[in-house]
Amino acid sequence: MMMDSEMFDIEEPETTPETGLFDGLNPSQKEAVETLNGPVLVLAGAGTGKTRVLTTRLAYLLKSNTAFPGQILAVTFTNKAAQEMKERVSHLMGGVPVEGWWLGTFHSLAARMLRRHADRVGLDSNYTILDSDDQVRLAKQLMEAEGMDIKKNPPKALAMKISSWKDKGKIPSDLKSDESGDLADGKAVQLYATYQQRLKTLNACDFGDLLLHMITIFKDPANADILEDYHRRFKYLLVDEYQDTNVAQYLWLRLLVQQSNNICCVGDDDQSIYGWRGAEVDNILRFEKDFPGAKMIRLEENYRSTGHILSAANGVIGNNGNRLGKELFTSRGDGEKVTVRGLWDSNAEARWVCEEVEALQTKGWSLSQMAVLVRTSFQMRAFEERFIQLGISYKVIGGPRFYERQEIRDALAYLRVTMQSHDDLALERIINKPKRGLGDATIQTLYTHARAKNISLYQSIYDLTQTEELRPKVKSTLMKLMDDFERWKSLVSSTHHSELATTILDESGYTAMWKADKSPDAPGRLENLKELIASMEDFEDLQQFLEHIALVLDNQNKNTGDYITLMTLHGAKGLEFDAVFLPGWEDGLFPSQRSMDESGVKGLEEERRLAYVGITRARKKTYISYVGSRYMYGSLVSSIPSRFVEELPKEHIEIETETGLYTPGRSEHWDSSAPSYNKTRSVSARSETVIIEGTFNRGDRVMHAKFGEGTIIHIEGQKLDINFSKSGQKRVLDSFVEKL
DNA sequence: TGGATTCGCGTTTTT
DNA sequence: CGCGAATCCA
Repeated sequence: MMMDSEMFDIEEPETTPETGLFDGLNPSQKEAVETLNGPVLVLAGAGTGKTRVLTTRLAYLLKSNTAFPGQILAVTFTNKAAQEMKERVSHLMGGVPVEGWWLGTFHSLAARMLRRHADRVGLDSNYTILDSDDQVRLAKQLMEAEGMDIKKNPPKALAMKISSWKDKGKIPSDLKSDESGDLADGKAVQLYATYQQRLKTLNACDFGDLLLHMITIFKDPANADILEDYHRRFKYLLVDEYQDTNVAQYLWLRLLVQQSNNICCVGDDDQSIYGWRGAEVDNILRFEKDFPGAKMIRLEENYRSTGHILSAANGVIGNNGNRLGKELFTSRGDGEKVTVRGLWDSNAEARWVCEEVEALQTKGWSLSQMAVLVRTSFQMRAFEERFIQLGISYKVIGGPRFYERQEIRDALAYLRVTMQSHDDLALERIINKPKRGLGDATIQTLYTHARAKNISLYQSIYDLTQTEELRPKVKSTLMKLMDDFERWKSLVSSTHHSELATTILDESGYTAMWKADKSPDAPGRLENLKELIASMEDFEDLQQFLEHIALVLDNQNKNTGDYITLMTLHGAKGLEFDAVFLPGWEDGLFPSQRSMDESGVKGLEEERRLAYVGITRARKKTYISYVGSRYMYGSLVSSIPSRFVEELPKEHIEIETETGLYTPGRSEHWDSSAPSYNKTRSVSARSETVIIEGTFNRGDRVMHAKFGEGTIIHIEGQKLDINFSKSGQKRVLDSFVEKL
């Protein structure tokens, strides 16, 4: 039943105290909130108040009694985003927590569904969720069982391929065997099927399966009852960051929305930066075709950045071909131009950034409102060193996540085996941690038995301890381990889960192992274990905790103190700062050579979107820099400015470089007319490497440089076939070599 | 079995 | 260069 929406019209005085739902919304935003029926795509540019629209829309649905919380399915990409949405909607609802709606990430929602219907795909409802590390190890096991050469065929490549198939919504039977390509001796498809079979034996699922299984269930006519139930349940669907969806996620949504057709997707095609992990920009570009009758609402007024910054960003992104097209505008005035600076090397770059940071500080700007956004994490080091030197407090965001730490994964492995003893990957992880004298030989014996009988490792331990096949010492160790696990299992229902975890870690000797460890990071690891146990309190039981830990756990960054943020561009999506520094704009580093090599124009366009994301993080000031040479893997590598530097509209930037360093847009390229050089040629079994080392001119400065180290150059007669893997060397060398 | 040593390679990161 | 993994050797 629809309530009269007129009564919430902005013109009408509201009767409740929290009436400001529509206050200050511009017409497009208001339209995006109020268009409730039919498919809607809200194309929301950077800083256009997307979050506001999204939460207002949800609050509006609830307040007007158009939907109950249980009838809303809201999907985000990160748990953080889900949490934020929950809080903000509650706030709009007058501080009352909103419960009962299906809010979460694609994976958490699918996992929740799959728990209820696991039997339809042959799983128990207490299945374990494997992370990417487990996936690789499983792939490795299967390849080894096939007698394949792990060195020639990296298991990681197979695991990635399987994940990518899953992201595309493909199960083994959807694939022809020739889709294996060269991968895994052409057996990739076959191995995928085996992999799935093995997962079933282990009563386990990987991340991709969560969605894939649900799609399989929904598609099967025999399960029509299930899909109908969800159709009845969900009246309104809402998806944030739609540009980041992959095919499987799209299919899942598609199936769920069939009935109501009330889907509202919010996203920005210009901020799609996760193509490398399966996101399909095409999903958002195709929206109107996929959902006939869809309405597209553009949010183009940017409330974040000043004019020059926005125009610079618009100029860069304008070079992309595949766009839905929108041009952001601001009414905040021109502000300052974007500063572009060329420097000699990465240390000079760090020094310069810090000078500017300190200059801003003297103007009264706060460190917490500044960020350095890099393309790759190795760039961070130069900045960290300089920050420490000058005593500028900083915080690195990102890095290995909490649950990916060794000690956390070990602890979880103990819990996983306790909950679900067929979890081989978990058991293998901790079977000899702490050291129990169970080495590879023993584990191989166990695995051989397990495979032959098609049973789990745990079961196979049980079998073998009933025989005399094992050495007495090994046998008694294994029996002790089995006893331990059986005892812990019996405690699951009677003991509080955090207490049980402590017991397990103590009795297994795991805690003692770290206490005895004298390495400097051991105390930190013990701390992390404590934190893990503390975080268990938030969950009802071990089962729920393990599910969330696999999907959720995040190290909460305490937002205390005044520090500058150092992170990757990817990590910065959705954030904003007064001042943003974007170092390392060199061809090959940014745009990354690998993106371009692997994905061509598509890769380049994604890199360009990353540039766009970077520039638009700033409210008042953006600084961009590039260097002439940079240390990479121990050797100094020369580079030229990123093509993105040249794409910045001249009228919105101020460019200044070290004397003699190549400046984009100025006439002189470096002059290599009179170089002196040495060529060293070394021939090995695999390749021929030529190193060209010499002195030559760049502008008015004489440079010494070395090209070709670690790269392969074939010289045949006059023709040069240069196969470069590294950075922007190629373009430099091209012009250089011409003169040789 | 496990400590020592060499080897190989090197984006982005969420679930 | 620096780190984790594979491999070597006692």
